[in-house]
Amino acid sequence: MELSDRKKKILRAIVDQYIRTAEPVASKTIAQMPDMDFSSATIRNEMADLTSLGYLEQPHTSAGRVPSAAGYRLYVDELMQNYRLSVDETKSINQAMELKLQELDKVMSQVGKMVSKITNLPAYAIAARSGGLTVRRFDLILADKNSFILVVMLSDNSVKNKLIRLPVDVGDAELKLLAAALNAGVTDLTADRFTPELLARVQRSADGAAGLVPVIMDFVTGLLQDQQEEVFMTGQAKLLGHPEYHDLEKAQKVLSTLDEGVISGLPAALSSDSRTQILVGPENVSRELRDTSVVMTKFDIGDGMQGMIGVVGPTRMDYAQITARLSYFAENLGRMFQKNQTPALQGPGEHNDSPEDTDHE
Amino acid sequence: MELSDRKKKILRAIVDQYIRTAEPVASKTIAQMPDMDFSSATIRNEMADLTSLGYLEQPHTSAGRVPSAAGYRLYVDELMQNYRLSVDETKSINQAMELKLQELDKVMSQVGKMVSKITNLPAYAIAARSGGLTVRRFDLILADKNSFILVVMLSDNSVKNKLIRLPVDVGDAELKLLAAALNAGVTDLTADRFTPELLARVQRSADGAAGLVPVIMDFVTGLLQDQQEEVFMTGQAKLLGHPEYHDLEKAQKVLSTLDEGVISGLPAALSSDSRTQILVGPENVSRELRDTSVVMTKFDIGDGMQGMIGVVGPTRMDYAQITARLSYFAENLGRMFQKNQTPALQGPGEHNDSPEDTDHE
DNA sequence: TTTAGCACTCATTGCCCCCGAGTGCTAAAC
DNA sequence: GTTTAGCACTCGGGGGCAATGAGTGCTAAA
Repeated sequence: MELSDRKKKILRAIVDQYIRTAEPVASKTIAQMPDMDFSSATIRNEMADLTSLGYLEQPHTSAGRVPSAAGYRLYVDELMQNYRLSVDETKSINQAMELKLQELDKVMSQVGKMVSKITNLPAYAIAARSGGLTVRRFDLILADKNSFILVVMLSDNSVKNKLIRLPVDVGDAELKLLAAALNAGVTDLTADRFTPELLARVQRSADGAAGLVPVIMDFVTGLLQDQQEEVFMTGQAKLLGHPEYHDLEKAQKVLSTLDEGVISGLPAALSSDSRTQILVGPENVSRELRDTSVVMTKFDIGDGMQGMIGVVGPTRMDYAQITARLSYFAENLGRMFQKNQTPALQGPGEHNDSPEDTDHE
Repeated sequence: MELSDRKKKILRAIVDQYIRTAEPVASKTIAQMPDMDFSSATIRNEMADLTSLGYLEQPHTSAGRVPSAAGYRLYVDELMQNYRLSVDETKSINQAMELKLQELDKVMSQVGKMVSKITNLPAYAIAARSGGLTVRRFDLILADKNSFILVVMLSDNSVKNKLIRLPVDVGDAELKLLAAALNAGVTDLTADRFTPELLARVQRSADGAAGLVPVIMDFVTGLLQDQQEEVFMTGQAKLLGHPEYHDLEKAQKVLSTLDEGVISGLPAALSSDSRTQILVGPENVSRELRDTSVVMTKFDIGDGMQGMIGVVGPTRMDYAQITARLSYFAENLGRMFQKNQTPALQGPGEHNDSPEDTDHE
């Protein structure tokens, strides 16, 4: 059943007020608002209705009303007014965005910090690959008598490498042959296409250097399957500033789940259509986040990667404002990544590729 | 003035007790301990002395005593009994150490998590370079008609790379020449040795490809100067479990400074001689950490890198136990890195080198 | 030098009562 | 029929107050 316009108006006023004050809202408070042309008694009646419909809750008999999860949901879906960013706000966001861009991981960790600062809430940032990764080409560079560098260029334009040590000497000719075999046999295939037969075929054509194929393939498979994205979390302390977390037990529970990086709706949100998503209270799967909401926004990184930023806060957060800030930020980030085609935006880029030796026997 | 043995014994007992209970310690409590052969009155007299000497404090007249910062300092330096790890503890630490080892950054973030788990306190982990980095060798790989991959092997055995795009075509011969010029002129030099004269010399010998030298040198300089190490912080929520942070304001202050990764003694600790260091309360420079202590331990990563793990907790933390656990952990980490000679310990290692394109015009 | 004893201090706890914000309901007004 | 004024009722929060008891400091005796 659809709510009457008056009920909606009152519900909206209550949620707005509660977001502002974090105190149960009284009928009188609402009645006194500029464009409320009803007495407090009328409001009371409506509030009683809204309560029995499940949109409001009453901490105790003689207290005002507080929005329920359902109330917030309705508010977020229908009632919320679009928040317009002020010039100052856009300015300060733009300012914050002066990223020293480097490696993607570092960028995301920075982005998290900025989001947290902008919203005054704990924030997280992740970068996730969306499609299957393949190898574009292999190169082998002789480094020493008994070691060489494997350089792999991937379909996302990233370049990975590994130093491989050998128990015996290798010649340039063998490496050339091996490289040719790899480039012919293994490029443009996702990791799930690496069958034993394929491997055997490549080994055959690699001839003298056949023994090296498994080592290389292990490494490459690892690279391509490396989907595990890291969640960058910052600003947890900001939660404590909000009155709903003045209860220590609650604060601790929420903070520890955040610490573990558990945001339940995350994978779903990545594959969802809508850019921005809001999870209100109990819609969060993790029990501990019952009275905590999550707002998240996606953006494109390019190279088959998607980024996602989000904040975590009390159900009573200013959804309109937070959403506006988050979207603006995400849009700009997207644009930035677009323009630069790649996560490393301004030089000199830094590559924190880990050195990796492997003794091959 | 040196304290009498009895005073020391009493002070130790008080600190031990306070660490256990977090409650002011009464003279009677001490008197009842097994090997205290004095009456509570005697203890009281001694406590009065210790108080006027500044080692103890009294929250209010009719309360027991609490160790002061000076008291803790003395305890840590002289009184603390060595804590012996139980078999169970070493077992569980060993178990926790089953690292999926990957890129150094990821390893450190994992290490932080483990330390936090082991100590039940917020923990941080960092990896810092100790010496000056140099380039060991350059390789240039033609990727396309108009792009090539620059591969740089550094003195710490790590290999970095960058995809460079050109506005014009390049030939294999030019690249060979360029590589030779770079290898001859720029290897084994720290970034501060890169003078304009050097650059000019290299450009001269690079001949046709001279235009590329500045781009490459910019990138390399960036690599070598990249000292900024990231501080990995985890487990902040664990602080709230300790009674001294039940005061929200305090908790928030401490947590936010942690959030910002501000641990004051850190650089000093890295260059200090002793492996393990303890900063008690006010010895922390950041104001907010006044009644918070930090225990940290260094270990060697190899390749000219040093690692450091530490925990942050109430001044009333079990220094003996924490120190023991931390050192044990650090030792094993060191051994692990030693054995593997490199941060990437077991395959398939993952290289999160950021893709980086640069248009060169 | 140690200890027993005692007076004194003071944070904590529980209790009671009051206050006032806010409601729900009823009856009158529109 | 809907709105509103009025009023009784509920209940959480805060202030005041006394009792409690843990702990000390000091004195005087062992």
